Parts: sequence; C-alpha cells; structure tokens
Amino acid sequence: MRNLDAAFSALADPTRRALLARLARGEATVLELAEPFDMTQPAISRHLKVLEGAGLIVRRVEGTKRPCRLAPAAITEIDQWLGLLRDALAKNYDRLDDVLATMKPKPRKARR
Amino acid sequence: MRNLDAAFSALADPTRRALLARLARGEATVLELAEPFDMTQPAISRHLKVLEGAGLIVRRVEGTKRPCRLAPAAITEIDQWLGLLRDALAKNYDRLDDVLATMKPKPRKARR
DNA sequence: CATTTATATAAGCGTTCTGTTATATAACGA
DNA sequence: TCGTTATATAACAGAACGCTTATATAAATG
Repeated sequence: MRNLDAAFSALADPTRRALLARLARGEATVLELAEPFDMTQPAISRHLKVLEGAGLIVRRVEGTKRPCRLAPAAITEIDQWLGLLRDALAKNYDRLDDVLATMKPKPRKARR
Repeated sequence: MRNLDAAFSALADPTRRALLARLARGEATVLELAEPFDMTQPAISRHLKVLEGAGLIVRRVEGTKRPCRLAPAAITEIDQWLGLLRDALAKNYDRLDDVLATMKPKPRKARR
C-alpha cells in the first residue's frame, strides 16, 4: 500500500491537519479554508491538492468554486494499518510482567 | 499536540513502517532490524531515532545492545486525533441526503 | 589492555518539501 | 464582451530529508 505514504505524510503537516479539522465541521471552498491562515491562496491550494492526492478529501465543481469535504478512503486505510500496531501493543501488554522485569523500575503499581 | 507532527511524519516513511511492522512481532536490536534492509546501519539508526522521538518505540540498554519495542504513546495520540475525522465522516454520512441534494442538477446551458 | 561488537554521530550531497510572487484559466455578472 | 471572482499553475529560493562513508564510543571478550 504505497498510499499510506501519501496519507501519513499529508497528515504530518499541521496546516493540513488544521484544514481537515475545519472540514470536519463541514464542506468549504478554497478561499473559506484559506481565510484563517497567514498564508497565500496558492499555498493552501497546494495543501488541498496534497490532501486530495492522499484520498483524505474530495472536491466537487460548483461554478467557479471547488468545495471540499472529507473523504473516508485514506482514513480507512490508515486505521487498518494502525490496527497492526494496536494488536501488537495489546499483546505486549499481556506480557507486561516480562517488560517490567527487564525494566526494573522504581516501585510502582502495575495493573492487570 | 505538536507531537502529531513527529508521529505522522515518522509513519510517512515506508522503511520506518516496515521497522514498526517488524517490532510488532517482538523486540529486536538495531542490527536485527537493519538486516532485512538494503541500507546501511547508520541509516537504520537514524530511522529508529525518528521513531523514538515520535514516541512510537522505546529502547532499553542491554550491554552494548539497544533492543527496541513498540510504545503506545504516539499510537494513542494519533487514534485520538483521527477520531475527530472519523466522527465527522460518520456525521457526513448521516447527512448524505443533503449532500446529494446540493449535487443535484443545476441545469446549465449547453454551449460551444 | 587490545580487539571486537553494537550502535551512534558527523559531514557531505542530491532530492523533496513549502512557501512566495507572478500569471493563467474558467465561470460569473453586468 | 469586459471585468471580477475563484482557483490553479509556474518558477524559484531556502529548509528539511534520507542516504552514504568515515569515525567515535562503550561494553564484551580474550
């Protein structure tokens, strides 16, 4: 899945995450999205292109506007991949005794 | 949470994801991790440093070795953030009718 | 001690990001 | 048709990235 490259690296940028957070509140046009940022419109357009390429948003054409909204594609793929790590961590947790033994920490309460 | 920058950008690299996938199968030393890759040891060391900085792995000291294993910190944070998008997507789905409605025909004149 | 083993750090280089300004395109409205 | 509005593209500079080779450090071993 080479798409994960695009998805994760799209999410790595705080501006792009902020754009997504805004879109979480509903559809918006490019200028609407650009407004809160101290950044030029071309810069925002590029960020949106990255998000679109990663499958995180989709756009429709409405006259001269291109309203964007969130897309499920990338999120699903990411969730699936992260599942691998989550499962592994859960297993590690089952083996917590081993971990604690090797860590030899200052006294602290362990849970089960 | 500016840690998300580090976490997502750490995950954006396929080599680093492969390292994590390997660690999902259990603890491993730097050389063990480096072995499958057509890449020098310093390169892997750097990748591991990035993963550690992002809170995706932790390492302990065992003689001259530094076995790595997965850490839950970053995953948790990422999951939390993605929750925002997931929720929004779920809502968008509820409002699917609206979306379809706005997409509806807005007859235009043929031309050219 | 001297050597080997496991890993880290440094310096150098080409490539990829991210922002800018300037300009293009396409639809709208008068 | 003309000007305006919404967005995209191009060209460019500087920062960040990822790899390499060479070297440093610190524990293990003989």
